[in-house]
Amino acid sequence: MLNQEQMGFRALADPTRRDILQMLAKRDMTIIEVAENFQMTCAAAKKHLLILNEGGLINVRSDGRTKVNTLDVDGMKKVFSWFDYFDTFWDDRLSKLKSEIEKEIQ
Amino acid sequence: MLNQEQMGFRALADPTRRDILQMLAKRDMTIIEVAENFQMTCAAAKKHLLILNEGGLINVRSDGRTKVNTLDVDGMKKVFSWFDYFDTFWDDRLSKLKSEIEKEIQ
DNA sequence: TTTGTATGATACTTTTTGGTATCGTAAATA
DNA sequence: TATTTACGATACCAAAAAGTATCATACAAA
Repeated sequence: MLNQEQMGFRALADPTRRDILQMLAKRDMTIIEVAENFQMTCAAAKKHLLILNEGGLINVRSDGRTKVNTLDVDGMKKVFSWFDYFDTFWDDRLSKLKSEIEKEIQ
Repeated sequence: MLNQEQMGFRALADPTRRDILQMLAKRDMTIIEVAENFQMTCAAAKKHLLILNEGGLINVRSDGRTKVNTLDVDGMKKVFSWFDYFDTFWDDRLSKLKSEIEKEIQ
């Protein structure tokens, strides 16, 4: 299988999956809830959730007999951090301050 | 045609195109240089550059009889900013400081 | 057993990717 | 001026990947 970064970007390429991530940012959801919210079959929702899971962007946790899909913050952060490479282009001042703040926090 | 955000994410879904962007962050390149660097035909490179352009991630400028591909910083920033939605998950303190800094700069 | 929840297995279509081949154009040069 | 060359754009084709839809299966709980 391909590496995690690639799978993450691949997962983000689909607008439905990006929307699912934004909903999961608000609240955890079962596959049924995802399917209803996006008016698709359970099987279709399953595929999207599987791709998001393979990309490390969500996690699945068992809650009784149901399974709950949650945002994987670390996974999201990893994809997000690819953009760090371009930091110097965006705003040197902000970038430097950000680095300082990050150092301070760690 | 699809919206710019979607085209941007679509462009980022391919690892070769992400590598091209990182090279363009270092220096502007002609299509020939891109093709050589990634050991592909000119036609294949052209396709990647076209998709990057449609995603608003690069610009093309004429320099004499050659065409130079350059990073579109604003376009990159727009895709990047999709992740702002999740800011609160990453680090509340950093997020707040970042917002303050951004306000200060504007 | 029936129902709600979740997963697996296909089958089919569309999109993406990269190749070859060809064509156009502007600049250099014989 | 006529020809050659460098740079790049386009058309067409094949293979691979991804998306979509449907049907079958598993399994716990009421």
